[in-house]
Amino acid sequence: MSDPAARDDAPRTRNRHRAVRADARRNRDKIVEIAAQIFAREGLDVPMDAIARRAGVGAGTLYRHFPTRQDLLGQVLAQRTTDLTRRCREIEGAALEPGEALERWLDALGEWMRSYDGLPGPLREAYTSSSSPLAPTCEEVIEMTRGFLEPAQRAGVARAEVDADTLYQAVLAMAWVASAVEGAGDGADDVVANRPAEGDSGEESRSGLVALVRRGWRRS
Amino acid sequence: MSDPAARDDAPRTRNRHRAVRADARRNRDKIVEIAAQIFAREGLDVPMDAIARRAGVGAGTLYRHFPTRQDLLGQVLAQRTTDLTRRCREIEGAALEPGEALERWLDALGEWMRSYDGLPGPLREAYTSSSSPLAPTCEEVIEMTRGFLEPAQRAGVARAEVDADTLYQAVLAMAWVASAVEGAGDGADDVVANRPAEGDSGEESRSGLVALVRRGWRRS
Amino acid sequence: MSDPAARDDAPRTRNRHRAVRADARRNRDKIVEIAAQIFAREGLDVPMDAIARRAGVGAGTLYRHFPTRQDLLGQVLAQRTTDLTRRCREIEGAALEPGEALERWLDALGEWMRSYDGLPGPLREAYTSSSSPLAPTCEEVIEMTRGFLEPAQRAGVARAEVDADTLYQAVLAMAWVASAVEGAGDGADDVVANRPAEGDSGEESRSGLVALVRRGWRRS
Amino acid sequence: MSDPAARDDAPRTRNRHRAVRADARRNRDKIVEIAAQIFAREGLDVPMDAIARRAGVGAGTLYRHFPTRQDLLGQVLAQRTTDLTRRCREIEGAALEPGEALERWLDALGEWMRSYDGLPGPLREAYTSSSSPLAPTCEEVIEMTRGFLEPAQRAGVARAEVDADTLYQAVLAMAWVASAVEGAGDGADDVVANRPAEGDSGEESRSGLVALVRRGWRRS
DNA sequence: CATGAATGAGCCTTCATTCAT
DNA sequence: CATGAATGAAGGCTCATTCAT
Repeated sequence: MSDPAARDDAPRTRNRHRAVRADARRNRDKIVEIAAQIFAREGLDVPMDAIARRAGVGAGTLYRHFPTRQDLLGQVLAQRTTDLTRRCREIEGAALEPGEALERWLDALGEWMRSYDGLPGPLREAYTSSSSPLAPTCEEVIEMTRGFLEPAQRAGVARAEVDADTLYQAVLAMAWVASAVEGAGDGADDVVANRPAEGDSGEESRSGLVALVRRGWRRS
Repeated sequence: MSDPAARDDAPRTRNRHRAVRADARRNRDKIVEIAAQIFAREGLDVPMDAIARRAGVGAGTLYRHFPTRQDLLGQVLAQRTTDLTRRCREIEGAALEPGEALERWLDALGEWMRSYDGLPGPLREAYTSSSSPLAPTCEEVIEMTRGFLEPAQRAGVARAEVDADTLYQAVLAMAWVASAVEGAGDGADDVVANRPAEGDSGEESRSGLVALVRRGWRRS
Repeated sequence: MSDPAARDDAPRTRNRHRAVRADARRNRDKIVEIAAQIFAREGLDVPMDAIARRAGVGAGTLYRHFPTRQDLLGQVLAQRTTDLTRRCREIEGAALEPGEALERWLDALGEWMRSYDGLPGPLREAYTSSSSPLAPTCEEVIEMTRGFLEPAQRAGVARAEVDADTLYQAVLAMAWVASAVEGAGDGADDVVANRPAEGDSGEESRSGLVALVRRGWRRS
Repeated sequence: MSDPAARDDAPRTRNRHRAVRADARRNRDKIVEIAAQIFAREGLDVPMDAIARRAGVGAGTLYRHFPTRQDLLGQVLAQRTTDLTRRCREIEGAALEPGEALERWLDALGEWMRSYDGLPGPLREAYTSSSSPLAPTCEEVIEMTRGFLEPAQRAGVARAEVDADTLYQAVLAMAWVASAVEGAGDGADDVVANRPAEGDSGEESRSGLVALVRRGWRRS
């Protein structure tokens, strides 16, 4: 949500010339708000018309603000990402051991990627086209990931040859499988869930993604 | 009201299951062949009509043989899977060290999953449906995977807590990312490619998936 | 940043419910007009596409205005029903004897039901659905029928135990047979036509439906 | 059923040259039998393929025996009509008063017309095209109707101006409405059911179809 | 004769996007 | 700027009927 404080400065600008902009602004906000709801409830695969209709605007208005579906998703996702950013700060502020912090972050990241049904797809596309409206958000998120990965690597608890991009993609991949297998298979869940694997004895043993990047989990 | 005596007078009926008619066979084969080509060249997202047309048959014929798109894909994939099976035999016959064999198998598996653009999706769905026309093939492939995983585990070179299903899903996930990122050629490819990560020094060091299941790859 | 006060500054927004756009109106009218023509000439069993094409609009436009075939028919019929309503007023205004009025009304009703080839079918379905787009029209028509039946009953010239619904269904049924037998021109037509049966001698003798509801038609 | 006696002459002709015919015969019988079942269970609106398949024959065989859907229906109906014929004999044999007999016959007739969902339609068509495969059956049935109507007319309990054709069509029409309204409206049921109408006082009072043809039901 | 494969026109419907109002 | 109507290309699927085998 951008700039909530600005909402109340209106009384001064009561005149006509401002009105148009305010309208546009309200429309835009409404669209994003409704789209977020719809995406969350029904997944990303929704006709644009439906979004426009349910937001109470014309299709033209929707397209004016968001020329492509990606643009809209980009905006919705950017907002959703504030939650992730907050979570990032939380983990950072918790003064955890780097390995533990990374682990928690990866959990949060996977969850974020499954915010909307069908999100991994666009995310994957955004990764390769830096001109995608989703790209800034993705980069931001990758950056945050780096902020957890590198300390862990410096602390020797994460494999050195893994970089943030790779890790991001791995999480994305796991989010993709998990979003369909959830409940059906538990193995995949285990892969992404970062829970200690059954049969693991040592504290350092980790299954799934963390194992991918974390050192020292070998068995004997 | 019927004539029961006449029922058994059919000594002429040699073959109960009349051989499939030659033209039907030809059409079916043609469809599968063309579909394989199209899938390979343009991905799975092709109108059924287009497949029929390019196979030189009517839409009805296509639907007669393959009532759903999945059925067609199932057949095409089953055919494509013979290559994978052959590869399986090859690796088995090569008298390799179990870890090495597993590694090669995972390579082959990942490649198979990327046979057609968009294949990971249906594969993911097939994993949970069991009634999917793709399911038999998937199970077969998982079984082969088990055949490589378990020896590796017994030899102590693969993590014990990973099972074949999980591993299959992990490869699938990686195939999914990789199929989009491929061109961009970077870490994600490395994740699925099982190539030694850059910067890896030790012989036992492995990046990506193999690292996920293989023991003893820790750095120092 | 938004301007809540601006909300009410819309003295320019005269009409809250913006009048229907002229072109939309034109298209809609055109569709209904053409559909009426086609229905009249070729019956109700016409591809929706054909209607759209001949109305000079895209299929989408047709579906926008009339999501289902029933919706379209409902509109066409509603229009056609104004004729029937007019006829209703006429009969009412003619200061006829109740029995005579009822008779004329039943004639008009039967004719209306045969406006389009295949109309009795949808009418029959609409009778039981109530959510059908045709239902309002049907109810209206039944109501009009009641308006003629009850006076006739009070006047003792119509059987007391027949109600408007039953009568409506009987006329519908007769319209259904008649619409196929018409050409063959024989008794069935007579059944619905309410003409005096051949061989009838007495003034009170009536054949067909009127006989069903009218008292006093016994022979001698 | 054509030529049931010929059925048992098979044992003598055990040789090949008869075998073919026996086959054909069995197929034909099987088709009719299965079609009757399907029609009864799912109505007349069933793909021809489905009938062939469920009868265990090829589509070609079906078409050989019954070039059109009407031909098949004609055969099925002819068989079903034996029940009706039996009922006819029963009523005739019951030594009833002519009016009572007519009434019972009309009940049986209406029931027969609703043997299969969607039957009234073809029946209506058959009425006008004497070349229809259904025509013989229809004529037969009309003839039977005449056999009840005329005595009733002679006995003065049925209106003289109604003829068998008209009556048949009226029953057909009522069967058509009733088959959809059944349960929903009771009025229509009443029309076809021939039950004494509520509020009727005299013994001779009859509602519905019988009222259409029966004399003496006038109120006062 | 039986088979059942092939045909292919036809139908319905959805939606991203443009553009007149 | 907003509106929402119009477009029209797709795509999926069915089935009566013919005909090669």
